[in-house]
Amino acid sequence: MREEKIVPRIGYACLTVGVEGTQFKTLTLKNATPEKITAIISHNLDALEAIIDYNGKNGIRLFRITSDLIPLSTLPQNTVPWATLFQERFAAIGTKIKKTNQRVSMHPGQYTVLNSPDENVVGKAIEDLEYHATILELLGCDQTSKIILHVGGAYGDKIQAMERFKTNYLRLSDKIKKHLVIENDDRVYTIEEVLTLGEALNIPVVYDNLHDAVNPSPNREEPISYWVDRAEATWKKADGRQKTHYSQQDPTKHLGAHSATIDLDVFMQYVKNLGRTDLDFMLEVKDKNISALKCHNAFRADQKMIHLENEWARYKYLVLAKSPKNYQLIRTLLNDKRSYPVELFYRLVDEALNTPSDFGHEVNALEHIWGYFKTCATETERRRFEKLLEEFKNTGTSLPSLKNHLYKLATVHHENYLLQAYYFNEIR
DNA sequence: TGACGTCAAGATCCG
DNA sequence: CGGATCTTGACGTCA
Repeated sequence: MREEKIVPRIGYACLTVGVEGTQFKTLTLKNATPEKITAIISHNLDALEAIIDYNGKNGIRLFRITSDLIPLSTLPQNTVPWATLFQERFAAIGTKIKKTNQRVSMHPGQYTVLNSPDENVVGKAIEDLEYHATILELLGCDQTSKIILHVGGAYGDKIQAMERFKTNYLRLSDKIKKHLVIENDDRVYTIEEVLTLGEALNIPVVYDNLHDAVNPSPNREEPISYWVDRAEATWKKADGRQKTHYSQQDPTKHLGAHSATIDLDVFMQYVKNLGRTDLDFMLEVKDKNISALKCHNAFRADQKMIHLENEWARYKYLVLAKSPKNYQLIRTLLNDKRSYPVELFYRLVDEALNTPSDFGHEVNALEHIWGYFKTCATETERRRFEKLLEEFKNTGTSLPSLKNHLYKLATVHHENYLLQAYYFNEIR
């Protein structure tokens, strides 16, 4: 029997880009009523289920669930007994997660601080961790589903602050401890310090590459693989495979800011340098599932042209609107159905997307898409398209209105091929 | 007191 | 009304 190729799982955090029905809703305190809270939870569970469905369909096996699933989750103003009220919805979604073999996690933000000297802050942090653990329990997740936490503040005395983390960790319920893992952050706790804590407390450690680049331990010479391997040793069998965070610096933003998309060449070189593929990568990137699919396709076990063709279906009009040259190059590239030119494919796609907008190319793409409706559109639909197109040609504005119009046409006329296009991401 | 990070809600203005 | 463009919220730490 042939041995199964070990491939990394690659996931994304909280939200999708360009997937219908996956938008979460929030609520401000001053508008909070039990009715509104209940309605939003119900809506958000539908959105979560839509994301889980999307992941299942697209081979994504790693996903972080948003902490905003329940609005105002730990505030006294939220009096809705949501855990019992939505028990069955959670269980149903949990069943889907298990059936599609997804590993889900959660990640309280920088404001959940377990090592604060302020007991009030610690109390709220524990409550927040209980909330996160409750979500995972309701979904029926096992110990391989993790809650990723930062160590917290330094308060002028890091050694003492780390001791306080240990003391407060021991106060946590088993329900939390079962899922809790710790991660290096980009301002205070380096990977070396987090490993010290993790090794002392027997807590798995998540290595975050960008945090490490921004906040490295002083005078170190070890390669990244050293820290990743040392973190690997903190993962027990029951915790599942080692999980890491991966992101790239946005060159236009401040140090530590996540990039718009993942540069696949850079990511592949990173993995190559690690010398391992038996680990999970949670991507932290603006374009979310789009980059996750890109990286997943690069490492997936079944490297078949069909996966690139599916991607091409989503990207093609966006590419056409930017670079007809790359559009043609990609079409040719995908001709050989036995090949799998994944790196070149995404290089050409991303190169096109990074090309400055060209008016003529935008019009070309618009007319190309209009071709779907030429024969089936009503007279009103045709007039509106022509009016907006004229306006765009004359003034350069109303491109979003045009896209909106075309997207609505695609909905009305059931052009499912168009509905999935990344071309419509900004207006969906 | 504002920056930090995050994303949707809410406000406001335009045509 | 659709659409564009701010501003606010909810959290804790640190300069």
